[in-house]
Amino acid sequence: MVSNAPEPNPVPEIPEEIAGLRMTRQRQEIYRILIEQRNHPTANEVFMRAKDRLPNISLATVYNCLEALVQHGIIRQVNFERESSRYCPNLHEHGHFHDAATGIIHDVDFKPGISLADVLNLPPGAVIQDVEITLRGKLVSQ
Amino acid sequence: MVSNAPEPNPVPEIPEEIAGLRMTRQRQEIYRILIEQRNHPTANEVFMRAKDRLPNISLATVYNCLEALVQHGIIRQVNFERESSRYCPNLHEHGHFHDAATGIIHDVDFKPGISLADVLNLPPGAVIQDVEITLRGKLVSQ
DNA sequence: AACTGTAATTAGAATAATTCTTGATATCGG
DNA sequence: CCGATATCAAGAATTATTCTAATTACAGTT
Repeated sequence: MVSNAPEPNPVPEIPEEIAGLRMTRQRQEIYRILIEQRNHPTANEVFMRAKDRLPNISLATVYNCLEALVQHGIIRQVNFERESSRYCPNLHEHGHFHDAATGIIHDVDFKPGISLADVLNLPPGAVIQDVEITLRGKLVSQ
Repeated sequence: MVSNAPEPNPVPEIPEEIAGLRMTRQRQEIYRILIEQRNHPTANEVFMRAKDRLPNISLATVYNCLEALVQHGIIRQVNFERESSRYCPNLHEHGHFHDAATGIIHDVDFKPGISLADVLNLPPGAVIQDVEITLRGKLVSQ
């Protein structure tokens, strides 16, 4: 029996503080989980994985920690059609492609040199604070 | 006292059937509400407006009708950060700019000749079925 | 090390949007 | 008109998330 789980990404030492946020044990573990396996887990999936190392952690704490990490710009919250929120440690501007067949979410980058504001007719005076690009579709063999 | 409500858009006769969907009285009214005032209402806001003409309508029916209209491609469901879904009769490819100060949602078009697939590095073989572009920010006077 | 104030965590209750269930109504084709 | 099917209505149920209140951990100070 060979494990099905994807290879975990190497996780660097997580500092005591990131972006002004004190990294408690719980926040460290949750951040580690997101870096180790970048498959856009839901809060509940993070919770289940966190219990391996923090058996007493509660789902409320997972929500609190994810919220704190999002508020401090350490991770991003990704929403897709009213499904549960998912969380993503990839901070550079990118979108998400949801493969309807597998449920897998792929990060999608802009082509080099292109920014979203360049291609949209924004209302005059619009200052963008946050962008979310979501694509739904399927992957066909070619 | 002068009314604050925006001028309603003229609504054409709504046919008995659109895109293979039988347009019952309730579906017609709900569709009319979305066309008349294109301010991206929630299901509950549609419900409140629908009661003017259909006093017995239920919120469940509003949800049923909106779902039927969405499924048949007659309107679009718009989601923003796990807030209530909003509904939009504008079918051509466009995004939404949420003004954080006012809560108003503005439709945002692509600049002429540009399509989203042109600017993204999609995974090989990706076939896009649906796109959602959401911007959050504010409008500054210039 | 004990003390104090603040922040974080926990468990469970509460909330809110949406969906589901069931029975009643309406509509369509014959 | 009659039966089949689709739609609607009311309220219960579901689910993700947030809130509340009590406990615990931590940092800085004595």
